[in-house]
Amino acid sequence: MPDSPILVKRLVVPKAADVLAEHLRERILAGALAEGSPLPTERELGVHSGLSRASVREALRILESEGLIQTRPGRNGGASVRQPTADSIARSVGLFVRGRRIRLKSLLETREAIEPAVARLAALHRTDQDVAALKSAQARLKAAQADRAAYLEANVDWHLAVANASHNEPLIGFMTAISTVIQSATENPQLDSDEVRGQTIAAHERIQAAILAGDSAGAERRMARHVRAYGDQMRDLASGDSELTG
Amino acid sequence: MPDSPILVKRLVVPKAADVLAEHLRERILAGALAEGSPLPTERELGVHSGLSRASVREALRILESEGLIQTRPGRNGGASVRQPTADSIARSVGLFVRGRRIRLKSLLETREAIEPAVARLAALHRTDQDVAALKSAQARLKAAQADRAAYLEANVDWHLAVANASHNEPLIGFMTAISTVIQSATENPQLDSDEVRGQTIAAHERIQAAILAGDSAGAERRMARHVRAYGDQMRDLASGDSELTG
DNA sequence: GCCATTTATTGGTCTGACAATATCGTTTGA
DNA sequence: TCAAACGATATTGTCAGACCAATAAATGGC
Repeated sequence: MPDSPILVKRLVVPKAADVLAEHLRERILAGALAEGSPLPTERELGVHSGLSRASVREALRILESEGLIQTRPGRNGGASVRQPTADSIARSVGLFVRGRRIRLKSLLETREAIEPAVARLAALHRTDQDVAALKSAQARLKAAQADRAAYLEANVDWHLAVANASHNEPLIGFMTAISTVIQSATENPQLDSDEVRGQTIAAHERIQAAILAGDSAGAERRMARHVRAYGDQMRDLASGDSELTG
Repeated sequence: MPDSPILVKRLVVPKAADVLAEHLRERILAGALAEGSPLPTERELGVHSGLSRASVREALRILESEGLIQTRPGRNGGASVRQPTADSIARSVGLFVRGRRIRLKSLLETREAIEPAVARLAALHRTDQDVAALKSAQARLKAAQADRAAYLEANVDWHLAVANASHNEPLIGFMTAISTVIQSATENPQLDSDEVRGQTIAAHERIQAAILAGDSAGAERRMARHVRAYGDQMRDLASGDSELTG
C-alpha cells in the first residue's frame, strides 16, 4: 500500500470519562434534567453507556467539581442535578487568584472598576427584600465593631447585598468572588482601625441612602469614592506589593 | 457508660479522593510545585498516600477539571502542573450562564457595567505590545467585513485586546468570559448589518485613539457609549427576552 | 551517524469484590 | 395504636489486580 505523505491530522483520543461527562453536562445544561432530579445509579450509567463503573465515577467527579451534580452515599443516594451558583464562579476565581499570585493591589483595582457600576444597578433594580438585607447587614456591621471576625463578615455581607440588589447574576458572581478573596486578604489588623470602621459605616449609610432613593448616579459616585478610599488606605499600609498568601 | 445527650455533631466523612485532591491542590497553589513540573505517577501517588489507583485517579480528574493539572498518556507521560488561566474563569462562567439561563439582556448589562472601566485602565497601563495587538485586531476587523465568522472573531479579539491592555488579570478573566458568551449568542445575522459593522469599526477607532493617547476618561466614556449603543441595538432586535440556548 | 525495531513506562479501562452508609420495612414492646 | 429498635437492602466508596494503548527511550543493523 503506497503511503501518502499525510493521511490524517494529529487526532485526539477523548477519554471515556470525558465523553460521558460531556454528554451528561449537555443534558443538564439544556434543562433536560431539572434541578434536584436524580441521575441513574453508577451501575445503570455503566450499563447504558457501556463503560465500567470506574470510568463512570471519573465522569461524575468531573461534573461534581463543576458544580453540576452532587452525590450522596447510601440507599436512595446517588447523583442529583445542581445548577451552578455564584459560588462556583467564586471558587474558580479563587483558584485563579491564588495560582497566579494576583496582588492585592490588582484585586482592589478590580473592585474599584466593578463595584460602582454594581451600586448604580442596585439603585435601579433594588426590591424591598434587597433593602431589608442591606439594612440588616449594616446593622450587624454597627453592632459588631468590637468583634473583628463578625465585623469583617458583616462587611462582606453588605457588599454582597448591594451586588444582589443589582439583580445581575454575572455581576453577583464576580462580586462574590472578589469580595471573598479581598476579605480573606484583610488579615492585617492595621487595616481596620476604629477610624477606618467609622468611615466605612458612614460611607455605607450614604451609599445605602442613594440606593434606597433610586439615585443611580449618586450610588455609583459614592460607591466609587468608598472603594477608592478603602483601597488607598490598604495600598498605603500594605505598600502595594503584598501577595495573597496561600 | 452514661450517654450524654449529644456526643458529636453531624460529622462529614470526606472522600479519599477529595482529601488527596485537596492536599495536591494546596501544594500546587502554594507554589511548592512549579508550573510544568511533573507529579508522581498514579501508582506512586497510590503507594505514598496509601490509596488505591482508582481513588488517585478520581483526585486527578478533579484537579484536571479545575485547570490545575494536565495529563498525558504514554511513557514519560503523567500529570504536570498548570496554573489556572483566564479560560478557567471563562469556562466556569459559561457553565453558570447556561445553567442559570442568564438572559442576553443581563450579559449586555454586565458588559456595560464592566468594560468602560476596563477601557479606562487600558488607557492608563497599555504597552506597545498591547497597542500592536489592538491595531492588529482592528485591521482584521476591517478586512473581514465580508466574512461573518472572521468578523465576529476579530471583534472579540479586539475587545480582549482592550482587556489585556488593562493588565488587570481578574478583569481579563471576566471579560474573556462574557465576551465569549456574548459572541456565541450573536448568532442572529440581523445583529450585524453592514451599518452596524461600520459603526462598530468607527467606535473602535475612537476608543483605540483614546487608549493610545493615554486618555483614560475619554476611553471610558467612548467605550461606555459603544457598548451601550451595541446593547441597545441588540435589545431592540432580540426584544430583550432571548435566552442563551444550550 | 541514522533509521527501524524492540522494549519499558505510564496512563486508560475493565472486572469483581467488599466496606460504609443511608433508607425502608418489619417486628416488638409499651 | 404508636413508636422505637432492628434487620434487610440499595447505593456509593474503596480496593486489588489485570490487561490494553500510547508514548518515549533503548537497542541494533546498516
